[in-house]
Amino acid sequence: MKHGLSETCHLFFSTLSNPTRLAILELLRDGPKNVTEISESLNQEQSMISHNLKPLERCRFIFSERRKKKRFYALNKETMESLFKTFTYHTQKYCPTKGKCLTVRGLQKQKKKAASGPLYVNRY
Amino acid sequence: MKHGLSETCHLFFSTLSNPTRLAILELLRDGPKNVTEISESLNQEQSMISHNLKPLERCRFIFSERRKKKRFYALNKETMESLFKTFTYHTQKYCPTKGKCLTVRGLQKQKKKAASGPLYVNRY
DNA sequence: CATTCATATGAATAATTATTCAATTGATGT
DNA sequence: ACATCAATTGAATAATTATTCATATGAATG
Repeated sequence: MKHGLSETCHLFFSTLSNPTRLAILELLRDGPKNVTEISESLNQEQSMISHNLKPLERCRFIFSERRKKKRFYALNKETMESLFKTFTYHTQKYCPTKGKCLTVRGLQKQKKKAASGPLYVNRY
Repeated sequence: MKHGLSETCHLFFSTLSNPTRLAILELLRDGPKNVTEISESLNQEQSMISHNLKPLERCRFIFSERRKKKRFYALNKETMESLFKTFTYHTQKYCPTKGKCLTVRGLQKQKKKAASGPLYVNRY
């Protein structure tokens, strides 16, 4: 399926939907690191890190710069902190059970408890 | 690989990294719709829509409510608009070429053009 | 309570995406 | 130009995720 907006949007989010890449992003919050450092910190093959850095840079979630033999990668803080902020807020509100999202069944129970307010008013 | 934060984070973003689900979310910006309406609007099988609605609801990107025989789905506007805002801002800044992200090669050219400022200062 | 409309589910298959391993490229210092 | 360190690439395989189709459930109404 091809949907106008969805295409770029899909690239954006699919780049974020991978544990390795998320771990890299999380790690880079501490500051720029080169490939070997990332690879060692995350205990992953260096080539795998390289493979995953590429889409991150392509989407500009990270920036890179060569310093002598090493290439350092740095977080795009503005975008990433904004995303993490939204994520954290959302999670705390809707996934209160230790970061695990509720099951749909769980949702429905909770919905009943919450009594019936007006329709489609997202109760934040 | 299992990384603390990354786990929930991965569920969050992977739920968003699918063209069908993004199309659903986009559609629901116009207001609540039932499954058949969504299915018809997007020209997709009803069962596929159902399958995709589930993870969206599980992550609480949408809410649902039964109305007689129909079940209506509504966007979690707070979270989604916040994400779309970040996405749009980021895209306009970094993916100026009609929504297509730049290639890494493209990035490097642009980097050279931009002259060499101080390291790791994300130039917004 | 049988029928119809609306949605959900499960399981098989198809499609996409990740990971690994081997080889290559690139930069630097001698 | 060679040796070394650092990172990237490509292609094969593995793993994950999406889609389809057939069937089941669920709610409302005559």
